[in-house]
Amino acid sequence: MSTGRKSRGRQKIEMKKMSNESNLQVTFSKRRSGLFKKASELCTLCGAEVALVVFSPGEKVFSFGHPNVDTVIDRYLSRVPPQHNGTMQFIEAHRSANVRELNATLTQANNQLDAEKKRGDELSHLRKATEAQFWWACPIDGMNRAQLELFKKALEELKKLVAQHADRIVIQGAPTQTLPFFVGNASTSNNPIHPHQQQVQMYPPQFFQNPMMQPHLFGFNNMGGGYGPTGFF
Amino acid sequence: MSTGRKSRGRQKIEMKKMSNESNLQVTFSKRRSGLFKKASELCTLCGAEVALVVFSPGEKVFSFGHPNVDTVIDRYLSRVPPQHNGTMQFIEAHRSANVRELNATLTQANNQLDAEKKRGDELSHLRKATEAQFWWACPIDGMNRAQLELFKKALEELKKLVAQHADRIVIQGAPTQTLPFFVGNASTSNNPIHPHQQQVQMYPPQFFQNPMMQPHLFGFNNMGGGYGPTGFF
DNA sequence: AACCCTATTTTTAGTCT
DNA sequence: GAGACTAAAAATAGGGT
Repeated sequence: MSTGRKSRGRQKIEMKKMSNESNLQVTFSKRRSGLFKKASELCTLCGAEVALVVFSPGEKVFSFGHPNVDTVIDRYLSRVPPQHNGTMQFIEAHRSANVRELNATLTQANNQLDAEKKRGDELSHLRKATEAQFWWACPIDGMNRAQLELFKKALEELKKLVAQHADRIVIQGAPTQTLPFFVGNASTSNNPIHPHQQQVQMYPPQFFQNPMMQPHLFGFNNMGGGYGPTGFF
Repeated sequence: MSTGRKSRGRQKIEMKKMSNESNLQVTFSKRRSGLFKKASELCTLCGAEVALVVFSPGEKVFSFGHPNVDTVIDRYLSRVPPQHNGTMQFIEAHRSANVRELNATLTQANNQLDAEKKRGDELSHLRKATEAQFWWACPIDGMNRAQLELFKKALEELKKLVAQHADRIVIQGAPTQTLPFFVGNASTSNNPIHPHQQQVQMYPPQFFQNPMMQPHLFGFNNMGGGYGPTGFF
């Protein structure tokens, strides 16, 4: 009993990169678990859709997704909805703002179209060709005349807008890449690229008995990879 | 005074979807904040790379990324070098993506356009002109000439396509609304018209100063937060 | 709907095994 | 390194404004 206290308990830590390597490792592991748990709880409690991808300092990958990573990512990449929230109430964003969003969407759609076309010639004598031909037809066919009218008109408008800005840029020269509101500057070291297997990790509503958060294995399995099923609570 | 306790404090809750709608909303908001904070802390403390995308039940999107969402997602998707511009990356990324996604994207665009048209007039006189302006101005200016070129071209093309089909429809009469393979995927666009509101996430000052919670700004140049240069191993 | 407040529940830093 | 334990730190449900 010489030691009254067995532990000093949790201590506050500074919010900066941990210096102690082994501590960092432990903290990463613990916090990663916590993060994934929180993510899954958000899904369960609120029915949110979540994609979470984490690369450990050691290049291992962990992911979580509901309903699954790819679905959410795809949705995200469609970027139809850039967003803002209640506080700022951009909701009443002007037409121009919305036009901008539309721009994004259309750009993507069209880029995809483009890519699909190019690819189409090469790799499709298959049904792929059929579909490729089909996809653009579909949405448009689905539009009624009024919608088409509108759509067309809108496109005209957008085009004009873009042309306008294009001219401006051509005249001005180099475009700005960085926006003012990002204070910090990210410096990502160019990590060597590791091709890795993709693995979608699903957390069931409550992941009691489920194996969780296994690192995506890269080509190499020299690491002590999988974390066993860990009872969480 | 009369009440000894001012509050019962935090109560335990069951881990299942919350039934009370308004409670859910509040909880979602709080927990989302918490989740994002945890994510950013993981980055800061351990130098991890993280991408986090959350769709609220109300279809709103929130994201966080270090160094930025796209980079991490690209890594996750086995994407390799960031040599190409965003467009190329995008094309690459979705080169093999299937038709249904394209469908959804375009359809969404169309729906948005439609919804936008309808409310455009109502909304157009609202406040925050400054911000709105700032908002939409940046993306286009942020595009480089090549991108603009592409964009313009794509618009031309689409327009042509639309015109073509418009004619066809005018001649043929009523179009079909739903296509066979369209069913599975179009959950987003098939939704009872979500005008896709957008929101910007606001965080308290201290939040911004290290981590980087970044509201989705918009497509091309939304670089994630730069937290300090974090040496990865 | 965004903040406070406060009592609890959860998470987790530090330590030992 | 992964688990267990402890106690302090953090997050948060519920309620108020």
